[in-house]
Amino acid sequence: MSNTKALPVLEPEAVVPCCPPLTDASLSEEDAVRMAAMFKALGDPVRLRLFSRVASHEGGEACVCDIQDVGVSQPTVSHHLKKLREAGLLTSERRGTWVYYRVEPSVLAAMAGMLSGVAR
Amino acid sequence: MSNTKALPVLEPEAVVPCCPPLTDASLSEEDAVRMAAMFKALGDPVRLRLFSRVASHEGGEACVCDIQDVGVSQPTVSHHLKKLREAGLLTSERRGTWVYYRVEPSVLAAMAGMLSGVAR
DNA sequence: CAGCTGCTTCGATGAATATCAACATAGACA
DNA sequence: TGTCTATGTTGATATTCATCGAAGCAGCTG
Repeated sequence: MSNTKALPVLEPEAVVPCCPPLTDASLSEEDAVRMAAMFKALGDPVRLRLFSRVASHEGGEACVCDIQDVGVSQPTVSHHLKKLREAGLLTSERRGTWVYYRVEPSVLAAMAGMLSGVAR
Repeated sequence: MSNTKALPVLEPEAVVPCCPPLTDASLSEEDAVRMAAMFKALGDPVRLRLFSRVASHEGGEACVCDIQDVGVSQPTVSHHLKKLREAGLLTSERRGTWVYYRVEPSVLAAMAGMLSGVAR
């Protein structure tokens, strides 16, 4: 397969056109695919722990070196961080030697909104 | 697997011992596995649409026959509904010919709480 | 420049998952 | 009883995914 060097980062608006509530019966397959991708990103224990560690860091920002002790190899950590990035849940930035990850609050808020609309 | 025909009382088999917020740095691997399973259940487009259809039905309850038109075969629908059941997101009950599914609000509220704590 | 460290990407592999057709089961009704 | 409808289960298959070791890249420091 010609693995393109496709840019890893989806446009934020493409990731979250902002989610209709789950109580909306007319949830299209297209929307379902996009929303499912966000939930799927948090549907792995390693990714959930990585995300939790970033979110719990002061300023919502953490260096990879501070969070990578989750019981899997370092390449695997990088792989999962990439998945979280592609899902729009995290953003990354290299500053000198280290790479810092931070949470994307708008995406999380959208997910929470979908769920709380159902749970009331 | 016919459950007792008792009233829909809260099951003590709580799938959700209730979730610490994602900003809790001390998220154990055990907790991560349990929480990830819930997100994973909604991490599939077909399941998300099925869940949405149940949630959007009046009373939060729907017959399988009303929601199974999601583009996959009937056994596949049954398979996904079982997954949602095992994740604690839906409960099912047979009444006569049809089987009815309803949402489990407490689980959804817990998930929303985890996310909103981060997205503040 | 050379070596070192932090992180990502590549290639391979075993496990999990989604899907369907076929079969099984449960209730309604004649 | 037997047949029909509505769901669930089984078995098989193709695809996706998580994981690792090795290699590559970027930035620091001597």
